[in-house]
Amino acid sequence: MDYTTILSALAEPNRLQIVELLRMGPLTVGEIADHLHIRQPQASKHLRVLFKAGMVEFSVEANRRIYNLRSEPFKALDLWLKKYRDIWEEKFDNLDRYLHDLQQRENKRNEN
Amino acid sequence: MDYTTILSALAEPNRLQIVELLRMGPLTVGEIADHLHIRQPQASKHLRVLFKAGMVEFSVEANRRIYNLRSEPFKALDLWLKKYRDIWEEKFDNLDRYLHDLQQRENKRNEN
DNA sequence: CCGAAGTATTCCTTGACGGGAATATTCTTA
DNA sequence: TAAGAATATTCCCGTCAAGGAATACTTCGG
Repeated sequence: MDYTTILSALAEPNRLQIVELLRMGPLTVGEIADHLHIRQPQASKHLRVLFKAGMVEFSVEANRRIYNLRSEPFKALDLWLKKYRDIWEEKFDNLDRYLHDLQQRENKRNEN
Repeated sequence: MDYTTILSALAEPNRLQIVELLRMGPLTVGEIADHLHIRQPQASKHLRVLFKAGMVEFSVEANRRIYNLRSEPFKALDLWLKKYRDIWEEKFDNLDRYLHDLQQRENKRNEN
């Protein structure tokens, strides 16, 4: 499961809201549809996308399905984000990076 | 700038790769196009999307534009992700959440 | 066994998005 | 000032995703 799958699953506003909702605890399809003020089929479709992205799981309770968040995608996102920590913690701030790169560029020019 | 803007900017494979590239340091449009084996106009378009999402900035160097990552969106993503730490650190694992919710549901049923 | 509740699936339509190609813009240099 | 390099923009086209509406499927209660 690659990152773009997870990211595009989350990029849709309704699906992002579904994930936010499920953060509070498991919910059925109908409950989700109600909270988001969308129709049941749309809720099912969005949940299908989230499921295929590995972001939710569900358990069958009679004729209801109780959806729940899965932890793996969040771990994965956090792992990916960690690679950028040097940048957003500004150990190297953007000016540093820019100046350093300018120097690189200058060196390369002098080689020719 | 909301989360879905950032997420959909990252959801496109080429744009995700651009971000990964810029993690190593600033690059010009042409360099980015070369690395990704895409044509210059497409690189420009993707950079435009990333720019409007606040993910990159650029400095003008003669007739070149040197693009660089911005830290804010990454901070924002990390902040958002933090809300889910209870889940992916499995302090409450999914089974716990499920059982707890089942109890809730049971209580609600008995009220009627 | 029948009807109703809860959910999934299908079909259709529309809008947004990405790539290709051509062109416009800006800056440098000779 | 003309040519060329680097980049942005526009137009066209094909594809895909999301919503609406209708329908199928499953399970429970009477």
